[in-house]
Amino acid sequence: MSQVKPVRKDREPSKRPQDPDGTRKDILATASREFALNGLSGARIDEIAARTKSSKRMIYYYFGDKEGLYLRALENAYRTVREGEDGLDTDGLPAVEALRRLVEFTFDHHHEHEEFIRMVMIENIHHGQYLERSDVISGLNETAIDHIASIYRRGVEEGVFRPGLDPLELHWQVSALCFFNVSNRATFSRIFGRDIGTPDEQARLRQSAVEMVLRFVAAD
Amino acid sequence: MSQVKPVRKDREPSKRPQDPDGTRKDILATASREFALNGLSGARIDEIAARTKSSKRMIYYYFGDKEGLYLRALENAYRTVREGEDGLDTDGLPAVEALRRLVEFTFDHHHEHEEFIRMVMIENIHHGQYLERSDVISGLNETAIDHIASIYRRGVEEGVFRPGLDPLELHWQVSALCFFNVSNRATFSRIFGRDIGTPDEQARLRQSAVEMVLRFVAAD
DNA sequence: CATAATGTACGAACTGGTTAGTTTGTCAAC
DNA sequence: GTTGACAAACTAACCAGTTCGTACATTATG
Repeated sequence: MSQVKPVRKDREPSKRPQDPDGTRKDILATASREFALNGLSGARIDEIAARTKSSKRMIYYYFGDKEGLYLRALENAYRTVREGEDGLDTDGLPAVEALRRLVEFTFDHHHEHEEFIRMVMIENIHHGQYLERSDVISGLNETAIDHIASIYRRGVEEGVFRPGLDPLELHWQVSALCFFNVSNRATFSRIFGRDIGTPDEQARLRQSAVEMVLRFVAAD
Repeated sequence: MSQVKPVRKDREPSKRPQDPDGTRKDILATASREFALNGLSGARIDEIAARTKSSKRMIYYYFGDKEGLYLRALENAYRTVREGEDGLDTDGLPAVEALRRLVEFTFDHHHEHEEFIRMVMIENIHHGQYLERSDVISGLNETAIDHIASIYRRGVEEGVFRPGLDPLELHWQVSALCFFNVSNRATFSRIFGRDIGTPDEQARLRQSAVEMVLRFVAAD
């Protein structure tokens, strides 16, 4: 946690035989991949260590134990995704357009961050017990609600959205459509014998998700 | 696989010191619970055995290995849930009412079968590879589409639904809303600091899901 | 009696975690 | 500017408990 670094010329930071920051990041990145792929119990510390430029000892040196490493990987996933969400800007757009963009963006964003989706799935399998233990993630997600809430409010003022809806619920619905699309692709495609992961199908599902949300909030 | 049973008076089938059918079912039920709770890699054969009236030896006797047991548990989950879906009857209802009932039923059904939801989540973490290996499940789910397809067709004929929609996509949307509600409850509630599992919240979300689907298919 | 069903005990491989020690960087004192 | 002391970064080998699976023996059933 000591981010206080003395004067330090960082030319060639990776060439140094000792590179704590790089090692930590390398371990975290590798662990994130492995946990997302195999789950908490499925991932193997030895396997993670082997895929790292570093060693198993270093994992314990920096992260304490397996659960500590998993927690950091989870936080890492949330942070990465939330940061990416800042890329969305709907200011100045009419509410309908803004909401459309929000849904499209969420749909694409989830689609592009399968690793994150898998981490959330895994965390839900664990009843969210590690998320609860994290004081990093809590504050990270309030802005997500703020954004959709402000769009909704604007839409009501414009008279294009019906009043009385709950922004959190709205967020829930958008999330449901976009999350499920990634999380359940495997079983859904297999059971109904139709690959919904193709660009064609995805474009259609995306369009439907947008329509669904817009029709839901539309003023009569 | 030998379901061929000779003439067999089944008075007191559980009192007999040897009860193959009962043992098998007992193991399967226990394993289903454990796998749904801990995942494939998280579940422990010894733990399953201990919770069984039987022994570890019997697990291997009947199911071969851990993966074999998991596969049967997965099939068992799908079978149970699909059988439960037969409880829905929308014949004779107007299309709008029928669809409303279908969504409500799906919502409640998923809500009541968390173990099934968890098994599907777990299976998706495994990219649906075990589902693929199963020849039992494939045929099981076609009826689900038939039902919603026939309701939709009726609605179009009645002039209350707009034409051109894809029943499979419709099923996808209903599933998304109802599945996510159970699968992501833990993380969603924790992140936004509001328990969406209470009867009150659930009633609201259910109502919204219905509205969302109905508004989506409604003729203009 | 042949076969199906079950109980007991065990082992080989794996896995999370540690012990014990080495190397590298920093910086103050000489 | 060399040295020496100390902390941070890192390595290799190892350990103890776990976990899946099995060998072998025994009992029930038809």
